[in-house]
Amino acid sequence: MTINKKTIDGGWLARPCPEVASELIGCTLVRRLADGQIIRGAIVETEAYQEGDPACHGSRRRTPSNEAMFGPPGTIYVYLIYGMYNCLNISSDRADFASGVLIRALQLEKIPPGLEEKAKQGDRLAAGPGKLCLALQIDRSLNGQQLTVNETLWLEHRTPEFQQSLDNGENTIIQTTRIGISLGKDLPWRWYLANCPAVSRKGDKGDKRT
DNA sequence: ATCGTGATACAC
DNA sequence: TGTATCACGATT
Repeated sequence: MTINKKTIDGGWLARPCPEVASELIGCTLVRRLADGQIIRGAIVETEAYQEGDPACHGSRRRTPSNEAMFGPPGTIYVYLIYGMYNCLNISSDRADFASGVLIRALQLEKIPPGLEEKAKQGDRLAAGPGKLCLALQIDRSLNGQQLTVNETLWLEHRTPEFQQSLDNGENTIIQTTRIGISLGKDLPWRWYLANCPAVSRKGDKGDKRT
C-alpha cells in the first residue's frame, strides 16, 4: 500500500484535545461519498471537550450515545442536536478517556454536490457545525467509525504554504471561549482563523492570538 | 429574542 | 411514565 504522509493518523491525535484542536486549524477534512465524490475543506474553527470539563458530553456517564468520545484517537463522534442538526467530533487523547475536537467550520474548496442552489452563501456553506455536516452529508451513521484514508472521512496535515502563512503573520489563529454552552464557559478552548469568512462567529474583544 | 425539532438522561 | 435540556441555525 501507499503511505500518504499527508494523512493525519491516530498517533498525531493521541494528545490532549486542546493541543489537537488548535493544531487542526488549517488542516483539511476530506469526505468521500458513497458514489465516490470527494468534498474537501480547510478547518477554520474548532473546540475542545474532555472529561472533567462540565460541557463535555462524556463528563458524567459513559452511555451508548457518548461512547464514541471514549474511543481511541481518530474515532468519529457524531451527535444530533436540537432535533435537526448533526455535529462532528474527532476523538483524541486515549481510549477510555472522553476527549475530542468539535469541528465547527470549514472553508470548502468548492460547492459540494447537492448545494448548488445555496451557492450564494459562498464561503459560509460550512460555517457552523450543523451546516458543516449538511454540506459534507455527515450523519450519525458515521458515529463510532474510525477515520480512514480514502474511505468515508479523513484528515490531512497543514500544507507547507499554510504553515508559512502562520509563521510570517499573514494568517493568525485566535483562541477564545466556546460558543453555545451553559457550563464550562470560562475555558478558552475555541480556536479560529482570524479574518476568515467561513468562521461561524467572530470573537469578542478579549480574544487572544496564539 | 424566538422558535423548530427529537433524542436522551434522569426524575418520579 | 414525564420533562428539562441541548457543543444549532434562520429569522425577526
